[in-house]
Amino acid sequence: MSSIQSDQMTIGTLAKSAGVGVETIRFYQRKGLLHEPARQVGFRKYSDADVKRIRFIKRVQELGFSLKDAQELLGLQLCNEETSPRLAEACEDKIVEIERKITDLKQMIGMLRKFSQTCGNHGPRQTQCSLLDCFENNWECCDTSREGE
Amino acid sequence: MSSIQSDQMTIGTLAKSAGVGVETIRFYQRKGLLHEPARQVGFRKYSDADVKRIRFIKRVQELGFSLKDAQELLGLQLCNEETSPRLAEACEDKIVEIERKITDLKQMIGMLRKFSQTCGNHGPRQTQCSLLDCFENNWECCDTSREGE
DNA sequence: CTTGACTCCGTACTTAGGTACGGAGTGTAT
DNA sequence: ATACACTCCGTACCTAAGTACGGAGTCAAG
Repeated sequence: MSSIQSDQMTIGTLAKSAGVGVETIRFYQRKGLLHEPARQVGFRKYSDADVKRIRFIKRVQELGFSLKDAQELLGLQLCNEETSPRLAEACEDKIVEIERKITDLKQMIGMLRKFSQTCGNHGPRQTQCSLLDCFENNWECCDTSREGE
Repeated sequence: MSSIQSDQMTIGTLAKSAGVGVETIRFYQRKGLLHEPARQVGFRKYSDADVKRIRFIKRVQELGFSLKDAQELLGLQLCNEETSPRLAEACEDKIVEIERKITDLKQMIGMLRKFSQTCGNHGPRQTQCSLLDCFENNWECCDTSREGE
């Protein structure tokens, strides 16, 4: 009769397991990122699957995507020979999006490295420069060879 | 250089040049990302340097950083032998942050690729799966290995 | 000199992604 | 059996990053 399902947890337990607040879960529910779970005497009952779902959402978010994106990613399903092309397309779109992001970030690293390496590596001269200045100087920060302009 | 009249532009011209709205510029000023410029009969007067500054902010933002981050990056300056280490350190922090982001994004691409490649590539069986399911199945989506090809 | 575009300012509104509040009902340990 | 923690719900509030509004002043062309 009291077959205690270990994956019957309340919202508070879920929140703790998933590392978010109770209100966040309710919020995700309102947004449709989480389904409304079964109730037991009015209380929401969750399973381990919900923990995983929330963690997944958080992971996607960490990667710089919105909740809407997360929802999209979670929605990628129903794969068979018919739907597969559409799914692959959706994946490809996301991949392209992410690749563009990576390219940009790499460029930024290049900037920063150049800046920190050239800055200060010159004579006892006091030079005032900034990332912005360097950006405008083709990332030749505090260029010592260009003094007479 | 200081007598060039052509870089005396109004807020509307600056907005157009930098590709943002007039209100955005006022907003950046309130936030301290842009200095309050000199006035001419009450009207703000900007120079090309402001265009560059805004573009830089927008670029940094595109890379997934906040305005606060942008401000930080713009603040990296004053390089000489004394301050250089601190600056290099700040750069290194940003670089590490970006590199972590890139690693994560690459992982995400791996996930997506695996998902889109394995999904649908199996017999006429109708399989229901999702990115989340695959995530939980070590990214072996719609696992085909147990089907006997 | 009038018209229309542009600028000024403060304030209010918007979207995303939550957080907090408050007065109920409920579950459980002592 | 009574504290006390937990849950319910709707609503209000918060930060970030703008966007819009509205009445007033200013400028340049016709």
